[in-house]
Parts: sequence; C-alpha cells; structure tokens
Amino acid sequence: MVRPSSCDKPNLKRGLWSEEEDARMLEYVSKHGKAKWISVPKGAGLRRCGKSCRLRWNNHLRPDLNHESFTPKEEELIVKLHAAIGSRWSMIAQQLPGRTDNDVKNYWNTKLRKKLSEMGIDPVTHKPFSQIIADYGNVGGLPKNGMRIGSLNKDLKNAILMKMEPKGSLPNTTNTRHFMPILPTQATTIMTNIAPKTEPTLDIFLSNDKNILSNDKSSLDLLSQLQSIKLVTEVPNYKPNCESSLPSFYPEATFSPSSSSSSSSSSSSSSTQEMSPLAFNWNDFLLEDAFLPNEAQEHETSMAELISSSQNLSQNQSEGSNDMDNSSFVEALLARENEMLLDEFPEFLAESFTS
DNA sequence: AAGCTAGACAACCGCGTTCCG
DNA sequence: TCGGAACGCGGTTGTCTAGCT
Repeated sequence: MVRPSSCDKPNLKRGLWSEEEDARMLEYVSKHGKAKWISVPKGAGLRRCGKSCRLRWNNHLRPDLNHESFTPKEEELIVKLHAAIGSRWSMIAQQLPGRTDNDVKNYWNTKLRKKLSEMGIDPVTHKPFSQIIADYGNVGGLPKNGMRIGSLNKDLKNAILMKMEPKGSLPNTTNTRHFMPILPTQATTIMTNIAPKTEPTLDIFLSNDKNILSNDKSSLDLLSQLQSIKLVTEVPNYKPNCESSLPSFYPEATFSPSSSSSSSSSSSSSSTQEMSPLAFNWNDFLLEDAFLPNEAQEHETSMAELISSSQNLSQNQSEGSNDMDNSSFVEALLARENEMLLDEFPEFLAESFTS
C-alpha cells in the first residue's frame, strides 16, 4: 500500500503559476520565512503542495535570482564544470551566482549540448565522437582507458551509425551535422551489439559518471568532483587533459558562445568561424581522460595527489588557520569532504596509497 | 490563415537523503 | 531505533511561442 504524498492530494492546482499566486507566496514568505514548505501553501492560501511552492520560490521568486541571459563567461564556466563533474547541476549552479540548477540544466540541454554535438564533441564525455567510435570499434576488446559506459547518448548513437555504415564512407567528413537520424530501436540494437561487455574496473571506479558508480564509492567520487571544481574555478587557464589529436572532421573547432543566441542551431557552421573578444576555444573542453589516468600506477598517483591536496587543505584548517582570504568555498567543501572520508574510510585511504 | 515544427523554459516525477517525533 | 514526512536533486515532460511551409 503506497501512501499518497502530500502532492497527491486531490484539488491541488498544478501547472503554471499565476501572478496572483506568486504575489501570495511572496507576501507570505516575506512575512513568515520558508522554514517549512509544507506550511507555506496553507498559510499563503494556495492550492499547491509544498514541493511545488519550494520549486517556484527557488527557481523564480527568490530575490537573489539573475533572470538575465547567460553571459559568455557563465557559458564557459558551465562547460568547464560539466567536463569536470558531469551533470551535477546544483553544484554547477552554486558557482554561478543568481542561477538555479534548473536554469543551468535547461541552458545546457537546449543550447550547450547542441553546440558541442554539432562540433563533433560528445557532450557527455567531452571527447570527439571519432575517438568514442574508435573505442567502441574494438568489438570484443576492453574499452580504452577512461571510456565511460554512460557516454552512450543519442548524439553518439548517430555518430556510431555512420561508423557502421556498410559502405564505410563518411558522407561528409567536414560537416558533422550530416549525421543520419536513426530510430531508437535501431540505436539500441547497435549499441547492444557493439558495446563491449566488461566488468567494472578501476577506470569506472575513478570515473566522473555517477551513473556507473556504486554507492560505497560515491564519497570518493564526490571528492574528485570537488577537486575538479576547484581546478575549474580557481586555476587560471585550467583545461582538462585535452585530446591533442582532433578528429579529421573537427577542424579547429572554435566559436564564440553567444549569450543571446536567439539564432537557431542551424547557424552553427558560421558561428564556428566567428570570434569575439571573449571567445574561447572549445577544444579546451574536450575531456580526454581528465581524471582517468591511463595506467593503474597513474590512477594511484593521481588519487594520492588528489587526496593529499585535500588533506593539506583540511590540515591547514584544523591548525586554526584563519587565512580565509585565499580559501574558497570549494576548498571548504573539500576539507569537509575529506574529514568525512577519513571518518568513514580511514582504512581504505590508508590501503590505497601504501601498496 | 492554418497547420506544423522546433526551441525555450517552467513544472512535474521519482528517488535518495535528511529530519524529526 | 524506526518509520513517516519533508526536502533536494536530476531527469523528463508539458506548455507556450515564434518561425516556417
């Protein structure tokens, strides 16, 4: 017997909010605060569930929200952070003042993902499609280091279909937008047939993709993601370990992200050639094993450095350093995360780097 | 002018986590 | 300690609108 949630009650209004509803909630929250969302609709006289009120407040009514278009700098940061930590929208949004996770997620799904795809970059892995296809072309073999199983998205499926084309010739290797659309069932069949079936490996353990992480590894995964945010937001000119050899159909893919971007995606071919003062090279966001070193030894070295870095941060804090001028929000998170790790998995951390 | 399509974004859904009695 | 309620998050769906045919 499933107990209905508070949002399943009858007579609750759904759908878009009216101005009157917004005004009612604004007035109520300004007077009483939002400590208990479950009490907000009742107090404000709204026929909404608390969950819906919280969503409306967080995404639209909060006074600190920025409703302007995304700037090129914000766009750049989103792409960098996504390359580093994946679709952790709430964490990404925390680095963008005034933006909500929903804002960032929608912007990614409607604009940025498409831009990357059109340039021949898999928006999930930030690798060139050509490399992913090549990796999966090794039927029966292990995927190359860092290959993410979770990277099989619809963008990639189109690219893979081209690879599977019996005639074996790419229709136009200079135009990545000529991918043939395929039916979902076709894609499923293709992927089932060619995707290597392997047991989870250390590669996967170290992967950024939360979808293929087991729960008991999530803390360590989070640690690496926080470290990634630190790199993206604080290290000047930071770029993930980039693919040095671009695919042949991917010539000097540079374009200027536009904040207005009212133009449709069909203008991408011209946009790739335009440069603005704030233009950045999208090659920078090709993620080639950014946190997935090639050899096991490198895995350990990488993680040891990562943990060590975090431990230093933690140590500095525990020694009572008040020099917070140079320590960021991310560092604070890192330190806290490390404390939690040490509390929960001291033996794991010790074993990882003594062998 | 009507119908269709794609883009943009608001809102919902489901699940995991946290809180609290 | 336990179970239900509330919260938070990411994925998905629904709705509106502009542009095209």
